[in-house]
Amino acid sequence: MDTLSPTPRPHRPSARRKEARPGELLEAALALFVEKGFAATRVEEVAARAGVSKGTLFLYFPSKEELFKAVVRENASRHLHDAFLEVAEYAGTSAELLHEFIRRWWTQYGGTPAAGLTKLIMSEAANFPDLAQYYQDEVVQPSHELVRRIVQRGIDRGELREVDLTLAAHLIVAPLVQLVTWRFSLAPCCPATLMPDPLALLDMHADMVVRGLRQE
Amino acid sequence: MDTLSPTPRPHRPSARRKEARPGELLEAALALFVEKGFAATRVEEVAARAGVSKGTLFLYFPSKEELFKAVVRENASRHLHDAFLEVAEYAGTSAELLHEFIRRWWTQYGGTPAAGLTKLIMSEAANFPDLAQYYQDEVVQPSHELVRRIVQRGIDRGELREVDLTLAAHLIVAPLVQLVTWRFSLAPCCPATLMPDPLALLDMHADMVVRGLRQE
Amino acid sequence: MDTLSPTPRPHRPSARRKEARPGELLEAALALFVEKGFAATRVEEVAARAGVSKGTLFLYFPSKEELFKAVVRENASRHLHDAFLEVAEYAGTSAELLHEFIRRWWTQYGGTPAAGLTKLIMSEAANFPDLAQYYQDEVVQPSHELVRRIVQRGIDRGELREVDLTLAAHLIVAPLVQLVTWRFSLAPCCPATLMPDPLALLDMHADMVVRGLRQE
Amino acid sequence: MDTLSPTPRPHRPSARRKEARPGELLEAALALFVEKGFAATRVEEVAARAGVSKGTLFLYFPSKEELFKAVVRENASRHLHDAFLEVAEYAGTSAELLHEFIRRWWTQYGGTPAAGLTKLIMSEAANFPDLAQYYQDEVVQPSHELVRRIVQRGIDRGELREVDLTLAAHLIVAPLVQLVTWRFSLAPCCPATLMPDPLALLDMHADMVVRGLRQE
DNA sequence: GATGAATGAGAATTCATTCAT
DNA sequence: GATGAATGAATTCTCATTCAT
Repeated sequence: MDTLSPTPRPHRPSARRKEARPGELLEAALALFVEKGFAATRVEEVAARAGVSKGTLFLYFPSKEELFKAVVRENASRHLHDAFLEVAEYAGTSAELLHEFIRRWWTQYGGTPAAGLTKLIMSEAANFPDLAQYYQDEVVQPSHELVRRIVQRGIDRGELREVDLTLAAHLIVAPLVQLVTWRFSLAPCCPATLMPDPLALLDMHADMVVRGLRQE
Repeated sequence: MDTLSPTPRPHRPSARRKEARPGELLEAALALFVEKGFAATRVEEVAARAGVSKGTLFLYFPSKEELFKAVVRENASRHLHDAFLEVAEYAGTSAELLHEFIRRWWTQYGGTPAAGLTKLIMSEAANFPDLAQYYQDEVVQPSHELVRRIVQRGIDRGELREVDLTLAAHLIVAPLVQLVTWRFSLAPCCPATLMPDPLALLDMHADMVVRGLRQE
Repeated sequence: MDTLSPTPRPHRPSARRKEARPGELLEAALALFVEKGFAATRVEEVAARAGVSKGTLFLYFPSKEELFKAVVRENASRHLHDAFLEVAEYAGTSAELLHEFIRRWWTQYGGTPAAGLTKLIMSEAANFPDLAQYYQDEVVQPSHELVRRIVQRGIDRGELREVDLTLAAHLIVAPLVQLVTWRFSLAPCCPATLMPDPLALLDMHADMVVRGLRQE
Repeated sequence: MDTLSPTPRPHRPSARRKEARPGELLEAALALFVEKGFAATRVEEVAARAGVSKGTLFLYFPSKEELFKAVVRENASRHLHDAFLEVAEYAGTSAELLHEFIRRWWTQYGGTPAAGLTKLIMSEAANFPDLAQYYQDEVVQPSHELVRRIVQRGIDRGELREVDLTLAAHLIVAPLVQLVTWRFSLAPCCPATLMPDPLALLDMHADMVVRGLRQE
C-alpha cells in the first residue's frame, strides 16, 4: 500500500528502511524469544529474520539484553487503556459484558503474535526480575483491576453474587493466560486435535463464569 | 546395602545404588532448570547444588540434554496412576469429588517442587519437541482423560449438565496449571500480596466449576 | 581558486585543495593515536574530532593504516633542515650553542603537539616496522648526526673533551625524548606536581652536559 | 635448579603445572603487550605463547584487562626495596655509588625482560589511568626518591654541588628509562649498529653525571 | 568412582570499510 | 564531495565436555 501510493516526498528508501528497522527487529525478536527463550535465541537469528546482518542489530540495540527489554516494553500494555474505557461505558448485562470482554481480549491480544509476550515473561521472569516487576505493575495488576471492576459492576447491579474479587479475577483470567501459554508452548509441537477451538473454549469459559457467579 | 535389602517395590534392583546420587542431581537440575531455563542453567551449578563436581555429573548423564530429559521423565506422571484408581472407586457426590480431586492435586503435585516441571515444559517445549510430545502423551492427555471421567461420571449420575467434555476438562485444568506456572515465574519476583492463598483459590475454583456445570 | 594562485612554495599545486581537509584529519589522528594508541583509536573518533563523517575520512585515506602512515610522514623531520643550517652557521661558544639548541628544540618541537609523534613511534614501532625504519632514517639518525656535529665542533674548538660522539649524542638526546614521552604518557594522568618545569629541566640538562663534556 | 633437586613429594605433574600457569601466562602477556600493545595483542596469542589454550587463560584471569593489570602489578617494584637498603649502607664515594647504582639497575632490571613494563606503561597510561597512577606511586616516585637520596648524600659529604634534587633526579633517570624504551621499541626493528652498547652508555652517563654535579 | 584442569566450539559484540543516496 | 546505514570479519569470553590423576 505504502509503496504504491504516490506521496509528495516519499522518504528515500534507505531512510524509510531505517525507520522501520527497530520495529522489524522487535517483531523478529519477540517471535524467536517466545519460541526458544532468551538464552537459546542467537542475535544472528533475530537479525536474519528481520532481514539484516548481525551488526545492524547492534546499531539499534546496544545489547541482546536491551533488545529483550525493548521487546517487553514494546508489547506490554497495548490495549489495556481502551478496555478500561469500554468497561466504564458498557450498558449491557454482566453476562454480555463478560462474553464481550473475553472475545475482544482474544481478537486484540490473545490471538495475536503479541500474546507471546505472556509466555515469554513466564519463562524469563527469574532471569529478568526487573522486567517481571514491570510486567506485573503495567500489565498484570491493571488487568486484574479491570476484571475486578467488571465483577464489582455485576454485584452492584444485582446480577452477581458477592464474592472475593481478587480470587474471582484470578479465576477469570487464568484460562485466558493458560490459552496463550499453550498457544506458544505445547500447541506448536503437538497434534492440532489437542488444542480445542479457542473461541469455543472462551465462550464456554464466559458461560461457566457467569453461571458460577450469578445471583441465585 | 541398599541393593540387598528386600523392599516392596525396588524400581530395578541393580540400579538402586546408581540412582542414589542421580536423584540429588535430578533434584538440583529440576530446581535450576525451572528457575533459569535450560540454556541459562550451567551444569556446574547443578553439580554444585547437588554437592558433587562437574565431572561427576557426566558420570551419570552423558550430556546436559540427557540430564534434562531425565529430569522430565523422572517427574512426569508420578501420582497419576493412583488418582485414576481413586476416581474409579469414589463413592461421594461430584461436588465432593471435584473438591477432593483439586485439593489432592495441590498437596501431591501443585504445591511440591515437582510442579516446576509444568513451567519447565511450557518454557522449553519448542526446544525439545520430543519431550513436549512425551509430556503431552504421558501427563497432559491422561490428566485430561481423568478430568473428563470425573465430569462424565457427574453427567451419568445426573448431577452435571451435558457439556463438551474436552472443553470442560481444559477449563477445570487451566487454573491449576496457571497456579503452578505463577508459583515458579512471577511469584518469586513480586510482592507476596499479589499471590492469593492457593487453597482458597482452588476451593473457589472447585465451587465455581460445580456451579457452572451442575444440572439445574 | 587556491590551485590557480601562484604562491612562493606551493607543496604541489594540484594537491593544495585536497590537503585542506586531510590536514584536520591528520591533526585529529595524531592527537588520538598518541593518546590511545593505533589499535585503541577508532576511525570514527578521528573523523568526529576533525568534524567530518566516518565516510569522509576514507575519501582521503584508503585505510586506517594509511592514515597512520600519513600521520607519521607528515610530522617527521619538520624543522630538522633548518636546525642543520643554524648549527653550521653558529658563531658562539659550545655552551651557548647547546643551550640554544635545546631551547629551540623545545619551542619548535618538544613543546608542540607534533612531539606526540615521538611517543607514538615508541609505542607502535613493532606493529609498523617499516615506519619505525623510516623514522629511524629520517628523524633519529639526522638528529643524532646534528648533535654529534655540535659536540665535534666543541672538540674542534678546544672547548670540549674528546669523547665517544655516538654515546655523547645519545646522552644529550635522551632527556629530550624522555621529556616528550612523559608529556604524552604519565603526565596527563598524574598530579601536575610530578612534572618539573620543562624549561628549568632543559636548562639544567644543558648545563650538566656542558660541565660533563668540557675540557679541564 | 628446582626441577633437578630431588624433593620428598614432587607435586603431581598437573598440580605443578597448575601452580606455574599464572606465571607462564604473565610472562607471555608481558612480552606480547610490550611488543604489540594491549589492544593489538590477542588473548589467544598470549595463551599460545604460554603453551595453553584460550580457555585456560580465562581460568586464571577473568578478563584481558585483569590480565593486563596483573602483568603490571607483578612486575612493578621488584628490586626497589633492596636498592634502598644498599644505598643507605653504602660506604664509598658518590662517584662509585652512582656507577654502582646504574650498573646494578641494568643487571637487575633494565637488561631483563621485566623492563618491558616501562615501555608498556608509557604506551598504555592513557587507557589505564588507574594503573598509571599505581605505577607512578609504586615505581616512579620511589625511584626518584632513591636517586634524590643519592644526590643528597653526595651534597652532605661535600662531594657534589648543591642542586635542585628533583631536576637532578629526572636527569639521572632519563637516560635509563630512555634506554629500556628503545630496547623495546626501535631497537628490535632497526639495525643493531644504531644501538650503542648499554653498559658503555651507562658508564659514560654515570661519568657525565658525576662531572656535571661535582663540587669544584 | 570422583575430581577439576584443560579444551575449543560457539555466541555476543566491535569496528574498519563499503556504497547507495 | 559528503554522509551514515549496513556489513561481516575478527575478537573476547563462556561453558559443555573430556580425561589424566
